[in-house]
Amino acid sequence: MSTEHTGGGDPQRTIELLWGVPGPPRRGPKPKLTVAEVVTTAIRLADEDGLDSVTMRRVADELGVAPMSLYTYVPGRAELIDLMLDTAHGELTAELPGTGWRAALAAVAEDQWRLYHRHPWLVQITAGRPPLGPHTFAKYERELSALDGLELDDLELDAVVGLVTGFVHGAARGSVDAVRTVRRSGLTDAEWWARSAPVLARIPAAAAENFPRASRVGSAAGEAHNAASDPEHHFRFGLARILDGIEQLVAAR
Amino acid sequence: MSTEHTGGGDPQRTIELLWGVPGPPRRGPKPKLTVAEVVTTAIRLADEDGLDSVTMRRVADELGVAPMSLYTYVPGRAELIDLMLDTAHGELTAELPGTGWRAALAAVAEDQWRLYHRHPWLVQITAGRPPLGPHTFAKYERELSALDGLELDDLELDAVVGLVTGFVHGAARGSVDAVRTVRRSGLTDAEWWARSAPVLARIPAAAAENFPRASRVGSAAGEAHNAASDPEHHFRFGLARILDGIEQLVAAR
DNA sequence: TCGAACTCTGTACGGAGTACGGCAAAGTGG
DNA sequence: CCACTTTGCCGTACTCCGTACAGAGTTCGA
Repeated sequence: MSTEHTGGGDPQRTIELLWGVPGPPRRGPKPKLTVAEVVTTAIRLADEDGLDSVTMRRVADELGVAPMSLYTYVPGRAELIDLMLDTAHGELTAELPGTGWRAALAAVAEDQWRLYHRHPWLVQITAGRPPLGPHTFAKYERELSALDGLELDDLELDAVVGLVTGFVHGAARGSVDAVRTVRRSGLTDAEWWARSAPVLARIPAAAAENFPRASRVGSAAGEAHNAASDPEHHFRFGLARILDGIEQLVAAR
Repeated sequence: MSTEHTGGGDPQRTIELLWGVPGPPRRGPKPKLTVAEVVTTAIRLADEDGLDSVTMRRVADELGVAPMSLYTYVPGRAELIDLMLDTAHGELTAELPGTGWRAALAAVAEDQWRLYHRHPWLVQITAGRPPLGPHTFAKYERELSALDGLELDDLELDAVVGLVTGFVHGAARGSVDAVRTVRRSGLTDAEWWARSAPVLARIPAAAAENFPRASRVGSAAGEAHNAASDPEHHFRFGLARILDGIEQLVAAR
């Protein structure tokens, strides 16, 4: 399980790949594949088996070529992941509701939440430097458009959008990781707790008296959600608080 | 650069390690090391060179033993990282201010923000199932104590604490990743942009007219922060919004 | 005293990214 | 039509990872 970082390679080549710049006239033998084929294959693998299964060898296998052939299309694995990310951002195109900024911003969050669940590997990518591709640009533009007409300056607009998208990323990471952990460990949350609790009970220092609030709240939350945590509930709750907070900022103008 | 996941191994053994349960009487030769030595060495390595440099070989080297010797102390790398995480949580002990929940919750966030910057590798760990260790328990207890006296039910308490700590995690990840990206790429944000912008300018589809809001806000933010983004500013801004949002929930009671 | 328990380690396996260099195909200039 | 150059493709190999396994050495209880 790894987190990949964007912007790993030569900026120029990466940008040209992202925008599909053709390059000089081709002389040698005809390519068997296209960059798009490589990227969509990688995305399919990641959707099915997680980002870890996107290895150069596996992608090549899937495409019926030798591993080293991929390096003809893509400088390396880091750039491939940049391309996957930008491509996935291309799915965020739904029209935003015109019924006010709050509904629009909520839609931005919900769309991103669903995208992350369609492509769980997205939460494993941290965009230190975002890929400067067409769909990532369009995503940012769309997010900003949700705030059209508000009396916020440009820095505030950027911060608000960053706050919401960052929050969704974190919440979705929790949600996706919960599923992944169950699959990987072969234990549901309930089974895991059933196995852990007795061990913990035998440790005097871990007694409930030493952590009164934690044990009360923890077991209440565990019972209510039937799990260690309920990511969906945390998402809705957190989003509501954040929108409330932004509303106060907006109202102050 | 990888993200590690907690809860990778056998729950029982992991819990016993976390709480330092002694185990049956020792018969064989005296151990050269202790679990604590292994963990602190791993933490030192991670502090210096990142979580990726915490390999079993490297830790063993540092301790002057053969790689496989570590498996006497720790079942595997996953459990070692659980131990590192719980140990780091042990640094969160500062008294919270008694001047109201908002100040206390802000202090929780600030402490965690600083902890993540002291130990940047912490942001690479996603606690799908939190390590059930003493310091992680104490951390949760401390966070809940910030909300003492509020008229929130247990589920809301859990959600509020989860919202704040999750937000800090995301914000710190951005901050830490920004530093890491500069180190890894050898390019400052300014240099990276200076190299990327001309390439982008030569691509007609990327013209500012196609992304009016994005290019305006993006360049305004870039100039103001002198970088692609300013993590510290995003942290303060987001925390203020979130506390405002929580305040509304509290006031509704 | 002796066997059981325990620590330590050398070797090895499978899998990762990718550097390097050679071979084959296709377009270009004579 | 024939070189020549460019380009795609790929076999081999290097380094590094986690860790399984088996054997050797050490210590204690009976």
